[in-house]
Amino acid sequence: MALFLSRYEGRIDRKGRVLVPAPFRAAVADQRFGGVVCYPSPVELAIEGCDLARIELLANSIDSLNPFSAENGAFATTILGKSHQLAFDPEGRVSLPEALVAFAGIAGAMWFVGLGKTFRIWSPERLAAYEREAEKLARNEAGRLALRPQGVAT
Amino acid sequence: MALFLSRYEGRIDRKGRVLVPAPFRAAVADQRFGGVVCYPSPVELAIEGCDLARIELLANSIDSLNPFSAENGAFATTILGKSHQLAFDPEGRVSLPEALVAFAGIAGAMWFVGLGKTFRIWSPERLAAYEREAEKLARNEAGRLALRPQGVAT
DNA sequence: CATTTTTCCCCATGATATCCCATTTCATCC
DNA sequence: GGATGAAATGGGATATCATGGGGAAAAATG
Repeated sequence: MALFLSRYEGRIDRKGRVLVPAPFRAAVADQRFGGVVCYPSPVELAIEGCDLARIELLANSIDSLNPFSAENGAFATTILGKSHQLAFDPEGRVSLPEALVAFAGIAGAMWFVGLGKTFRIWSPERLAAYEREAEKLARNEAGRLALRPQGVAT
Repeated sequence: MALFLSRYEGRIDRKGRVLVPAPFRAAVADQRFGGVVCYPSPVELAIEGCDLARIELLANSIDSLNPFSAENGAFATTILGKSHQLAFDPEGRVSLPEALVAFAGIAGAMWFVGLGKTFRIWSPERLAAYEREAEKLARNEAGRLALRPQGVAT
C-alpha cells in the first residue's frame, strides 16, 4: 500500500485541474488504478485521499459487518458514497469534484499533507489553524504511541 | 467483485429508461452479465443494486442456512424473489420495474449512491432525510470500524 | 392467426471531460 | 555558471458520455 509523506502546495487551474505532487503520484504508481480516491474527511474540514487498495480494504471491512445492518449503511453512505475515484491525466493532474472543494473551503491554493497511508488536502487557512492544535496534542500524547511490528502486511 | 463509489443523479426519461452512471457501468463491465441486479432494500425505502456475482454469493449464503428454516424462506422471498436482472441497452440504460420505483417513492429524479459492494437508488427527499441520521450514526460508531486485512478475498 | 402493445436496437445531436502538445519553470549535474 | 532533463502549466483538439426519438422485432392479447 502507498506511503504519503511530506507536504506540497497545490493550485486549481482555470479548467478545474489540480496537479498531484509527483511524490504522491509515485507512491501509487505501481497500482492497478493510476490515480487516487478522495472523500470528505469524517473528522476535519479537509479532503482526505488514499489509494484504491485502501478503499477496497475499507469496503471489505464494512461489508464484513452484517451486510444489511444500519452501521453498514451509515458508514458506506457517508464515506464510500462520497468518495471519488480520481484518475490522473497524462500530466498527473486530477479534477477535484466541486463538492469536495466546497467542503474543504478551498479557493485556488491548497496544501497536500502526507499522513502515511492517507493524505489530506487543506485550505491554507484551515491547515494553519489545525496545526496549532495538532502540535499541542502530539506533544502531550507522544509518549503513548507504540510502534507495533506488523504481522499481516497490507 | 465490482466496487461502487460516489454518487450520481439519475432521471427517468419519458420512455421509462434510466441511464446508469458510467462509473457504475464500468464497475460491472468485466462480468459475465452486462448489467446489474436490483431489489428492494430490506432495511431502507430505497432500491438496492449490485452485480450478479454478489447475488450469487447471497444465494449461496442463504442456501447454507437450514434449507427449510423460516429465515431461509424469508430472505429468499424478500430479496431473491424481488430481484430483477436489469440488462443495459447499448447506451447504458435500464428500465426500472414499476414495483421498485414505487417502493422507493421515485418520481422522475433519483440518486445513485455507491456503497462499495452494492449501491442504492434513492428518491432525493428520502436520501436527504436518511443522510442526516446516517452521519450521526457514523460519527458515533466510527471508532468501532477497524480496517481488517482480508483473509478471503471476493 | 391477426392485431396491438411493448421492448429493444439504432442513430443523431449537444455537452463535457480527456487527451495531446507546446511552452515554461525548476532542480541537478557537469 | 551554463547545460540538461524532469516536472509543471496552459490551451486547442478530440473522444466519450448523456439525451431524445424513430422504427423494427418480439411478446402479449383477443
